[in-house]
Amino acid sequence: MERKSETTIHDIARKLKISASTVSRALNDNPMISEKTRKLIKKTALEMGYRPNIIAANFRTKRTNTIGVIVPLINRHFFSSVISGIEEIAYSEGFTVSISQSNDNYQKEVHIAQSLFSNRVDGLILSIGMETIDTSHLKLFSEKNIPLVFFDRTAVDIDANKIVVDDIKGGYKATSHLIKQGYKRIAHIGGPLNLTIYKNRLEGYARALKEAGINSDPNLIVHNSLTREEGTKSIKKLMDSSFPPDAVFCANDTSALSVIIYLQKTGINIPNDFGVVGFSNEPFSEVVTPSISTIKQPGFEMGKKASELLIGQINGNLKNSESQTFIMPTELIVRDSSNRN
Amino acid sequence: MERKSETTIHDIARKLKISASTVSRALNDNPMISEKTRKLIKKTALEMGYRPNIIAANFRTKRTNTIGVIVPLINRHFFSSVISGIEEIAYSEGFTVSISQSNDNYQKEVHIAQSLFSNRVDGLILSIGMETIDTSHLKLFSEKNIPLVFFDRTAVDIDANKIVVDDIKGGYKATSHLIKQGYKRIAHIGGPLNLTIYKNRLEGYARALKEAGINSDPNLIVHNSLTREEGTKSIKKLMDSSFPPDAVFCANDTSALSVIIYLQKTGINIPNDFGVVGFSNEPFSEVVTPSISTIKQPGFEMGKKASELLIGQINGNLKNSESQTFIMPTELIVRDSSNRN
DNA sequence: TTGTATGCGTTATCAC
DNA sequence: GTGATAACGCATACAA
Repeated sequence: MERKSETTIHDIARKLKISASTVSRALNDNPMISEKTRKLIKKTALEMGYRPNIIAANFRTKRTNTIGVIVPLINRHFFSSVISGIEEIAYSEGFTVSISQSNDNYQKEVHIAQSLFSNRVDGLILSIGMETIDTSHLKLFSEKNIPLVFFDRTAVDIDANKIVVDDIKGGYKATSHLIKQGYKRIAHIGGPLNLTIYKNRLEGYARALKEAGINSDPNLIVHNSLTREEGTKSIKKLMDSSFPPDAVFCANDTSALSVIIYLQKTGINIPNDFGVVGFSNEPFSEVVTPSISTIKQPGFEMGKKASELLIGQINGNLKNSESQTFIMPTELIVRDSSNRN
Repeated sequence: MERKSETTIHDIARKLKISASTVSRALNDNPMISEKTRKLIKKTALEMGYRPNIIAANFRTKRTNTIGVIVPLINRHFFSSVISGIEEIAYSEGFTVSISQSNDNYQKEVHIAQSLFSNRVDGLILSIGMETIDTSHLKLFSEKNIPLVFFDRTAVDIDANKIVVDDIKGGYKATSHLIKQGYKRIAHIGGPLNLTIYKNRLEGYARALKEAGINSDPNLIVHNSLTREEGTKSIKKLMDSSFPPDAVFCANDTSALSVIIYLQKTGINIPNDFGVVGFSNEPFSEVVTPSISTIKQPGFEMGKKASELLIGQINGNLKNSESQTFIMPTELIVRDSSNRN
């Protein structure tokens, strides 16, 4: 099946018996071109069904007007919200967004990053995967001065703008809330510590305990346990221990859900006997019974901010001598899973 | 901020005192090149930090290895599942996926389609927006023999492969299930009838009733009521009527959720006194109490299928003389909201 | 097996 | 204002 060959600026030029450069200029609204010829050229282009070959233009100008985005999983509310935010700004600024998901797989993340680089994206917005420790595939971008913005899960060793939520304060708020509700022995189900967000959520947890004069007990802390399956295993292990907790702050809503489902099966009353707070405000957390108290992250706004920053850098409007970390506010949403009143 | 200029195949050629074409061939694993020189070239390329300029290659070969995807809203479970499916296949076949959302805005959809065309995507997968009636922006692709695959919301007047679910059968299954469970007066909360999917779900509902010898009562049917708010209004109105239903088939899970929350507040027991079935299998439907019986749409599989078809067409492996409409099966998932046993 | 020459469609740099 | 021409980096037909 042959593709019909496209009309080019040369075809238009030939038809109008003018030069291709004039056509090019006219189509790009170059002010050098007279009103009259520009109108004629645009009209003819339309008639001939001309579609610019952006690939050729990109090749020539070394600019693609494309932003690369890498997220661990597109099919998750927080990430798709961020993408929506990125897309909204990018679109209005004339950029195309190319989205890929790493599935939290390091090899895939590397592959995608290299592919985006080879495709000469003008900039990259990403949240790194759980397995990512070596970041040389990203240094590629910073070395070549291709703007890079991290959100949520950031790489500590790369100097770039970062959009995060205040995970420490988030963890602190969640834990303090549990303390105020009178829970005495508060556990934490967390993520992998190579990711700053999980380290910070843990730190917020620890700070809240310390401030309340409660000794932190390492037996109450589980790392790298954020899936449904791992969450279930973790809460089971915690509850089967000789001195089980009476509350848990989970670093995401998924593990909080696992906790709730497991405890309900074992007949423990939530929130009376056991308190649960999650993180992220996934849509399901509102409608589960009991509904899950959680920390809300402004995903859409984070995406917009990331996009604005990146495009600012691409267009050179931003003094990017100094990279900054933008800390977006979190909000504690108290629901049934931790509300004893 | 200057970007460092990239090393090209010419740089490698110069360094090794060979020709650029040899380098090009070696890097593309052309069997004409001897094992020895190929290894040398690849090694040198790596050392020199060579990154192929894919733009240039695409420009030359007229192939971008990129698939364009347009969805109404990325931030919705069904669509993001489809995208995941598309992405999985595309990635394994060496394609990049460029995703855009139309926000159900016709102008934006046109703009995106034109932009993807100008960017010379090798193919396009899309679900059209609610406002889309004129499809000339899509005919562009079919006219130029650029493969096009529709899913979910399809354009009737364009000859292309289409992936849809069997909404009629889905509505039929949901309603039949309620009948079998012994519910006697089954209502329907539906969507806007200008969308085929909602028309079909309603038709499936009507067929099931008819087949069971039940007269369809127009008072039991509400249209265009798929949000949380509208759903609540609708169930309230239905229950306040002189002859209220004892079950409802909702055209989405969101309205089913509204029904459940409203009825629980009014003290009606689900499923004993009232049965509810939704549609789409949104993540929350599994974890709500009572969990919502629903019709599962194989979003991920639909995406995979769309991707396979499209890539098959792109690679010319498929006889695409005949466009087909693939009707994917739906699955009734019986959960607590309708299970009296 | 390798080298030479050409062209993809556009934009940019000169001229006029 | 407009035209001629070169250049972007790569792949490929043709030569050797």
